[in-house]
Amino acid sequence: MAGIRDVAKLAGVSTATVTRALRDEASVTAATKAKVRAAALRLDYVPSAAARALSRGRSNLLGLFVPDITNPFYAQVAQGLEDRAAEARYHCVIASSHLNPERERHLLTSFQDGTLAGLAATTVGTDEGFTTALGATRGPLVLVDRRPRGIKAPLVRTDNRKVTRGAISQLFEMGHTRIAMISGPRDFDTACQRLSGFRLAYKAAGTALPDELIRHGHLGEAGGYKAMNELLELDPRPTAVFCFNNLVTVGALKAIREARLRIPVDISILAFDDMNLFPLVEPPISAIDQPAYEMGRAAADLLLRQLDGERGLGDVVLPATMIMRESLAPPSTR
Amino acid sequence: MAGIRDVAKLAGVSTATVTRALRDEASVTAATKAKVRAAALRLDYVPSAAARALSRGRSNLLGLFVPDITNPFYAQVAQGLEDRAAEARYHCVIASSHLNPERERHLLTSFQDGTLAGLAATTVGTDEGFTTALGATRGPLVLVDRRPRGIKAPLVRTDNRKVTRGAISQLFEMGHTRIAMISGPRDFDTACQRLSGFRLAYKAAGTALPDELIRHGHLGEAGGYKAMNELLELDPRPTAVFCFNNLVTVGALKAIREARLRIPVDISILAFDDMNLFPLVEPPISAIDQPAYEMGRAAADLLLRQLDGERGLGDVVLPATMIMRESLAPPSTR
DNA sequence: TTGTATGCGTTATCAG
DNA sequence: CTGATAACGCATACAA
Repeated sequence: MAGIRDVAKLAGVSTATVTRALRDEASVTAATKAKVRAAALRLDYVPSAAARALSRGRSNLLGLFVPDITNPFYAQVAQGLEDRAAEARYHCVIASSHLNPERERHLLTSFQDGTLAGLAATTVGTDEGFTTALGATRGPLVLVDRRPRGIKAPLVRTDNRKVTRGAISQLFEMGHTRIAMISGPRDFDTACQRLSGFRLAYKAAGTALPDELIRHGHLGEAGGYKAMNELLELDPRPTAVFCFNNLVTVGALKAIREARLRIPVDISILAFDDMNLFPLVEPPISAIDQPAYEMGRAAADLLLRQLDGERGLGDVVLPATMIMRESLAPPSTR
Repeated sequence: MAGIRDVAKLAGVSTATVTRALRDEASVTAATKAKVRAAALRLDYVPSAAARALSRGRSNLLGLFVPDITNPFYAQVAQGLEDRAAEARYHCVIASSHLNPERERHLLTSFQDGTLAGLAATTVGTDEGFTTALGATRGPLVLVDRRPRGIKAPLVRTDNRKVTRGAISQLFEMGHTRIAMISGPRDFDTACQRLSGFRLAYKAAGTALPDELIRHGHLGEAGGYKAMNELLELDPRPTAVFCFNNLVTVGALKAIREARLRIPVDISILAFDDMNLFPLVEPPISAIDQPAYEMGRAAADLLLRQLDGERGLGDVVLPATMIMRESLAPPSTR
């Protein structure tokens, strides 16, 4: 395991010069660089990450904190973050909390040791211990998708309200008047925003929105399944349902299938977040697609710029787009 | 940013004792531990990861190398690895190469700086530069899913051949005699093993296997789409198709849909690797399910044990299981 | 443009 | 059981 001193000796220069030459600094002669590189190559020299991190005061690792890496949405965010990070020679540490606030807090505190140069996070916790842990993060912090209460950091998100409003308005135009929503936890700002867009569409249509059509606090497949079953018991049944996110949609679809209802004849379905199998489901599911990959890239970018000393960065709002497939149709008149 | 010396001073002990107390070593008095802990807590002391890594000679980071983190199979592997790693207070660095051998090699070499204490990898590269890079890995190495030629390290895999043979035999029992396979790259040992199981089933059925029924070298959605289109042009058409992996299946399904063929009436489909939307596709897709999460855990476990000094660890073979859904049926007789 | 010397914050060795 | 101190391997300020 050759060290910098070995390289220096072989190249006939000082260790300082080795560092500079290998970083390709302008202040080093081309000739010297060549010598050093040759020596480094011959000795298979690779600078120690730990030593460098200690000496420079920060690592070349970016953290990504997500509720569930198994959810394709977050996996795409991860890929985007990683790609952008790689361009700046950073690597990514990914931590997935399984939607478990306790685990999340634990993970978060375990990263206060400077392992990470910066952190991009989508979190689910809301209690104070969690907020403290998030705030105590060393180095820059960027929020992805949603902002926990009381945390001040740049956020990368989509315009939830606007896109939802537009999509739901389309449902009204199709003739639906009884549109339900399976919404997420009340303290998720994303849930609030999507709900707000939903209400706006109702308002624009001049239709009253009965409370029973909104089911709060659902997350994951299980949540979607449960909520949909509740909605199916309503009388009259909603003619269309808007699902908070991809996994909620999957659960909802399973409930509908079990109830042997047909989409879109008996009920129309609109998902938030696309999935690559949605086109293959029977019928193909319409969805509001968030640019997950780009969100990841944007988050990395924000982190990198802060690491470069930039201050006062604002939120990044990316466009979400409606993808029309066959799960949406006018309500059947019977 | 309190350091270990501050804690030592406040607690009235030496830095060595602080280290020992905080690691809860048996050689330290309960009273001393209490003093040290109190001091550390009061100063918000968190040991520096970089300093520790430098001093101890290795980090607490495990690497995971995958072709595509966006593929749910690998995301589950990642989750398993991470969960197991967390139990031993390790974190995970995940690198996804987009199936790009060059990027893969680049990533690999960038990890020779000791960032990682160990590496779990599923790779796609085959050239020499790549093999060298993988072999030059610092610290323990574990292979997941498949083993590149010439690399010697413990492998976590499923019994591809056996499970494939069993599944294909079931198709023969249903009455199929013209079963095709969309296989992966010839130099993937997984492809070889699944193909071998496939041939075995043919042999057991006493049926000759025409070359045209095997399409080699396909990967990803695009590969599956292309291969399936080729198969559909065959005359007579195969009555059943076995797809190498999850994404290949997705591509194949799209081709079938475009051709307006019905599953399983016109053609039966069997996938390798399950996906959480397969039950919702019309019809629900039968699949051979690999325990991805468990594979990730096993990989982490193998890594951790090597880090603990264990040697001579062997391969881990986990069972894959056939999940019968509705995409498989006897061939229609017309 | 290059060299010297010191610091980075722990951990581990070796006494006591 | 605890303390003093030497690594760990690189980067940087300061000199030259």
